[in-house]
Amino acid sequence: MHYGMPNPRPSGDSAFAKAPTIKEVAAAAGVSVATVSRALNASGPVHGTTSANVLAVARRLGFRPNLMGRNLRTTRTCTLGVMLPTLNHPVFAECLQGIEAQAQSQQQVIAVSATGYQVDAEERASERLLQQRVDGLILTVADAAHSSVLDKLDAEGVPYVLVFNQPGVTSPSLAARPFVSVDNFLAGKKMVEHLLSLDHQRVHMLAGQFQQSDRSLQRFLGYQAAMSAAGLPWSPPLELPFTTCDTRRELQDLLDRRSPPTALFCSNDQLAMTVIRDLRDLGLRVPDDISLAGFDGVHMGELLSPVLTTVVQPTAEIGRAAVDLLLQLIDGECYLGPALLHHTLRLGGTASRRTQEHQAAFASPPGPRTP
Amino acid sequence: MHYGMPNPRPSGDSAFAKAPTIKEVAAAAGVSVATVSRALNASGPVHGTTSANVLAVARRLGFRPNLMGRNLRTTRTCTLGVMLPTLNHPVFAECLQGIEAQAQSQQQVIAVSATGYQVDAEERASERLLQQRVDGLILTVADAAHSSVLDKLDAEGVPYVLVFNQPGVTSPSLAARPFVSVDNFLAGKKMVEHLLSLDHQRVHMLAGQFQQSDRSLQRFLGYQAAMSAAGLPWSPPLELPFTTCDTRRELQDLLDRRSPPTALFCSNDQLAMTVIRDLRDLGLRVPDDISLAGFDGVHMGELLSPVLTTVVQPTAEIGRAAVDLLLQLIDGECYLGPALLHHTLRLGGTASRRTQEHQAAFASPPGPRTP
DNA sequence: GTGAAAGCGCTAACAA
DNA sequence: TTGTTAGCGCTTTCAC
Repeated sequence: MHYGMPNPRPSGDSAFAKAPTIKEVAAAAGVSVATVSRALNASGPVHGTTSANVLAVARRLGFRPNLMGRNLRTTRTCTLGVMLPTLNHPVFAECLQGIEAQAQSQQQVIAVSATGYQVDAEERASERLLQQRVDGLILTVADAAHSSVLDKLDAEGVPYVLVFNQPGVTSPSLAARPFVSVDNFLAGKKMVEHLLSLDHQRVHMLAGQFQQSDRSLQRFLGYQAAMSAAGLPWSPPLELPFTTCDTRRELQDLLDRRSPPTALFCSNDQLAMTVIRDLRDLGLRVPDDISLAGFDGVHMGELLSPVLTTVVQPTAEIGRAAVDLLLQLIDGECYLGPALLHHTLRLGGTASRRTQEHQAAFASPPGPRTP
Repeated sequence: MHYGMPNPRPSGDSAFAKAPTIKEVAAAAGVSVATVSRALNASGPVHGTTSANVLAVARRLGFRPNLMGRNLRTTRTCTLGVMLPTLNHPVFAECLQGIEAQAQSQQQVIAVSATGYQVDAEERASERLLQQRVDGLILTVADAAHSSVLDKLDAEGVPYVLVFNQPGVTSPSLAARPFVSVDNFLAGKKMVEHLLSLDHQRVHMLAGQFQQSDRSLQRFLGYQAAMSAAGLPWSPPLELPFTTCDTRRELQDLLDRRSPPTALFCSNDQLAMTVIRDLRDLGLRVPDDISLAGFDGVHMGELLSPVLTTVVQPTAEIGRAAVDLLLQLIDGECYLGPALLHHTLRLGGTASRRTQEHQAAFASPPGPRTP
């Protein structure tokens, strides 16, 4: 179908002639609007020559269907609402890229909103998107098990798919909420097992605040499980606000303990990269003095030297899968359970085997430089 | 105004009662739809008690205005189209964040599309957004001086604002196209002047392909100007495809020349970070063996060690300013010229004073390791 | 195969 | 201050 691609200069009128409507196409083609509609959408029987003529006229006039009219009539907008905490973060940005690509390929438009993990922002944004009558929503919330926005969507029967959230595990009793993510518990466990396989025994976890991230909690539970399975004691996580950009004080406290960790597991790559820099400021080298692993698999981690050891999520794929699942839900297909996509471990250079030298570093820890 | 925030469970009906319309609110409140509309939008005279009653009823029913109806009637959607090459790239992601924030604060919704610098994707996306009847467009194109999409928007009188593009300079004859960016020429010039002030004389530029980036060209012209002003010879840029993720071969070629550069100016930070890694692979340290500067000011650059020397653009601010400018254009205010926002130099550690040692590195350049 | 007409939900004249 | 009414542009019965 080629209608809707107007000529550079519509029809010989001066200035900006207002966009022609289906009515004008009908008049110009000498048929009724119904026939034009059928021809343009191939939505009903229409004679070959009539159709060709209509299409030609529409093209000549630079006709561009007004979706407001169509949407009002069909009560479908072919628009998907997307609500993410931030668009700036590499993980969400890449996911959004995946969402957009898949949406585009399915002729959907996306309306995007950033919520900053603020419940009131989620409330406002969802309300606006629902007023726009989006067909469904793709979103990440702080805690998918306790979300007023999700409660509202459930109550109103609005189709939605969560990305990254992993609600089911914390509250299996709740009606299942559709989500697409990796198995954060398992991935966290695998990563810690990897650290343990490198002879580390004192592994600590640094995490975003669990209140703001149910998946962060899952990763911690994975850490806990791996430690317990190995017969090692686990420590409570160091929870850091989402906005943290300087971890030196917390790290210093951690390293000043009687048995400081030999390896750190950070619940996301952003945090991991910040920690690497701050460790460097404190005079510690990664991995020589301390090993470190992240979670996410952001591209930037591969530009570091050494390359960041991390769990790689198929971030863009999560976005694409969410679109597919959402479109199914919109089409009334019933929900068959969440999509857990495959993760992989990237065995970079920031986590290495514990050595004597390594131990020595802690026998006489260097004093802080600029605490 | 508080209407439109429905109670968790609309009105006692079973399952998912379809959303109430203004008509039903009118009936329930015992007034006409006109009065409801006026009360809800404060768009006309309405008695205090009547208004209060209407609002209460709307609230109780969980009324949520259907914007398709309103938009169709008003021919305004309060939606801004956003077309960027990619949503994944830190610069565009941060800009999008700024756009979204400002749009939200101005009660606008954004419809987002990624175009990957592909003209046909730009064509498709713009067409879809125009069918959606967005009120205007914010976009980045490859070359703003030669863009069929911009030609179309101009011809149809659709308001738009370019971000990052800097079209005027290359073709002052064309009707001015509204844009928001930094002064790429000046910023490039300043950065090269900084490198020259560190005693560098052989400075080379690495750039994204100019065909894909008019601003990259501006930065190169700034480089040229700085070199010329200092009485130094400039070299043609090393143009690399946008997708480049390995620059080792090109770098090796560059370093094998008779007088290899002592400093590199990369036209963006992504490229700069890739180059730093590849130089490292080739056995060269930054800045000890060679100095380097980037352009953009992405956050990640501050996590590097040493910190990336670069031009910092106010990326999010560019997005916000673009929204403000676009809304003015939509409101019919006339275009008063582009917004050139302030940039700053971040004097990180990747560009340092040229030393004897530095020179020595090139007296006997190390062979390639994995070319 | 085609047309006439109703109506999606809303706003804005115009009347009262 | 309030109500009546005519569309905004489109799809979709239902006749023919």
